Amino acid sequence: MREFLRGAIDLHILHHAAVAEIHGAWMSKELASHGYAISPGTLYPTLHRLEREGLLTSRKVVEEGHARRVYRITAKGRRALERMRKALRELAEEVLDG
Amino acid sequence: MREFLRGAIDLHILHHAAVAEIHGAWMSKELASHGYAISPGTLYPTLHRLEREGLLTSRKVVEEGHARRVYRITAKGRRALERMRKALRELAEEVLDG
DNA sequence: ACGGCAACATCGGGCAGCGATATCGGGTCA
DNA sequence: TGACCCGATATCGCTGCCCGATGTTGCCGT
Repeated sequence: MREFLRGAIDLHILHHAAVAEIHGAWMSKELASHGYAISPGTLYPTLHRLEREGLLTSRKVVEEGHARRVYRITAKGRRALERMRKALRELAEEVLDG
Repeated sequence: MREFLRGAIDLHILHHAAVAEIHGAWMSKELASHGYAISPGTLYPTLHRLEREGLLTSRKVVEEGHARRVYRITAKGRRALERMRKALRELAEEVLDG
């Protein structure tokens, strides 16, 4: 169960980064509100990995009185996101309803 | 991407085990036909883990001239499956369409 | 009984998730 | 400006999983 949710974290992150810029603490709250209890020790290395893989880019900014690293999705990231969405649709079709 | 599919393997296995008894080699082919390239070194330990966690039970049988270990889902497994399906539905609703 | 084959099991290396902890950096107040 | 606070980010050590490759089991036909 835990395993299933974990795999969805990349998808979740890319999905939100495709809508607007995100930063770690916000993403943490967003995931928590959907029942994904993810620790900082998982979230930040995950963001680093996605950037290393070229799916996200980041820059440091100051917002609301705090130094934040904000992430934006890349073209490659959008392509990966579409592949994940396709896989999710197929999984849902097979495992749900039908 | 690879990560996303990985997390779905437990779900896939439980789904099929809820429909009928399954065995390792069949499950391997079933997953492969859906684009999930899973190695024996992953599949068998996964089956063992699911049994250890009480989601599956197994017994050895002889079918079609081969000694096989066939798996059946447990009541606990069905409950876990329903939780995963619920999580999948919620994930699909958030990440797809909307 | 023995060789062949399908299915199952295991091993070691490497990497990722995790909680706990440390560090960074801007704001504030004096 | 310097001392301090606190949110945000980064890191560390441990554990457990994934994986390809290899080993083992057990049924079969001859």
